[in-house]
Amino acid sequence: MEQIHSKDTQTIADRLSDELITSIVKGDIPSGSKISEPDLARTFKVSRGPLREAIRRLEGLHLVARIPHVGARVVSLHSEQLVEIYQVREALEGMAARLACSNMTDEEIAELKELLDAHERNIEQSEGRDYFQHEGDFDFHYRIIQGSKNQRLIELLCSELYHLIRMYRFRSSQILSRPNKALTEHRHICTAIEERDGELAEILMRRHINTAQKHIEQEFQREEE
Amino acid sequence: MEQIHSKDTQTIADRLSDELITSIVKGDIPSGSKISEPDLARTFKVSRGPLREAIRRLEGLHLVARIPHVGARVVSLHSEQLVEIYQVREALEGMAARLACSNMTDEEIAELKELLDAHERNIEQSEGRDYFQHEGDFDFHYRIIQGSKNQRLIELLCSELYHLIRMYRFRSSQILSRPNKALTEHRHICTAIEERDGELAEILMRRHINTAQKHIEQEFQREEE
DNA sequence: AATCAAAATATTGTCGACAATATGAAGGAA
DNA sequence: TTCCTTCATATTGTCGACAATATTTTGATT
Repeated sequence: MEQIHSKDTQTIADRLSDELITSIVKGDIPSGSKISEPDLARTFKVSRGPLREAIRRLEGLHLVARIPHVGARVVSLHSEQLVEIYQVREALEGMAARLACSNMTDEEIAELKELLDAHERNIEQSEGRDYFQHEGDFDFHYRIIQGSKNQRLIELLCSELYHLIRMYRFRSSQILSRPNKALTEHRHICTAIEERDGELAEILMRRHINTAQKHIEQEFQREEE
Repeated sequence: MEQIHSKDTQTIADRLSDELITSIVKGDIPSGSKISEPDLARTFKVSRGPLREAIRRLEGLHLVARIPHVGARVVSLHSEQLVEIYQVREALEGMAARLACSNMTDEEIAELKELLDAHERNIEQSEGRDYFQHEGDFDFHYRIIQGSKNQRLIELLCSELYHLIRMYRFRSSQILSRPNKALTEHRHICTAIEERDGELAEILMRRHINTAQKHIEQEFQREEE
């Protein structure tokens, strides 16, 4: 009666879909490549039954696109789609910040502030290390989303859009070109939450994400030259 | 080379999942009931392979909740979850209205106005007929979402949240208690879009949905007495 | 009678085989 | 050569059977 959350109770299909998500996000299975069922079945040493169920899940997450009788391909993110994702993200995370103002405990807010302090130290210490910046950025956003206490919102952002954004980040690694500027924006958002000013927190979060979106657009424009 | 979109090319799993969605939304398969694979396979005269793939899709749409080795149950919407959905909807449809201001063509806006005229006539004619009000409400929102031209947003609202909201509407049929008030709000939103005022359109749409949310909360409170 | 243990039953999970469809290769006509 | 048709191959879709796990029933003990 203790092993409710034990890994053993997971099915092959569930485990497989998690592994496939990781492989796709990391780029081990490259963007645009075809998902061959016989190949993957051999690689992962499973039969095609659970594999197909896993693919169905990836399809729902928009990580692969499937055409009946033809097969599934890993999606490839173009600038237009990334902009679309960021518009959705702006709306949802704005709402998350607003809700977080009502629903985060004082303790959670204190931890959020500590997190930002840690980030500041990290930036001073490891100048230009992209990895920590990315992870740090995620931590911050992740906590606010969780702080909204809206399960639907959490699921949408952390389990659905999340993968696509990470997938993009793995491809082009310098997004947050100004870590200090980002940290400042994070601090302002945190302050608004501390003051329980939902209106302001939402506006600041939306502006913060909108800035990131504009940077991405610039990045793509530069690429196309 | 003409039959790309022909129905024949659909797989059993795809067709099945559509049918199951309809059954669940309409309530033919009631909320909270267990999805028995052997039963359903008999009912729909298919084997369990495609059926399981279909269930995976429903799981992704949050229409069923699955527990490994135990089975899947149709979700049952409680007031808390409905409020969560409406908070998400407020954020997303607000963004949709904002984007629609930039991206709808003059022609599409003209059609939107015509739609509202038709609704007005319908309300005068068939006082209290809930059905038309619901469908009309959907039409209006649907067109603005489409007008955003953001595929991700469209997919999210029209193919994912959509079902859950319809599921609720089938259960309790008097949501829009004031069709005239709703129509007025629709007109204001439409005017904002006509004037290409994204800021205002978003605010009005959010307020409109927020009102609906409050009505739902009242409805549930009354139920619990 | 109530509670627990163990066997019987049913359901979910997995697999390999076959059918249906699409893709690629070979061969022939313009 | 280039294009089209036909055939061969490979992949996807579907099915029925078996294994693993959960649920129910039974019966034994207190």
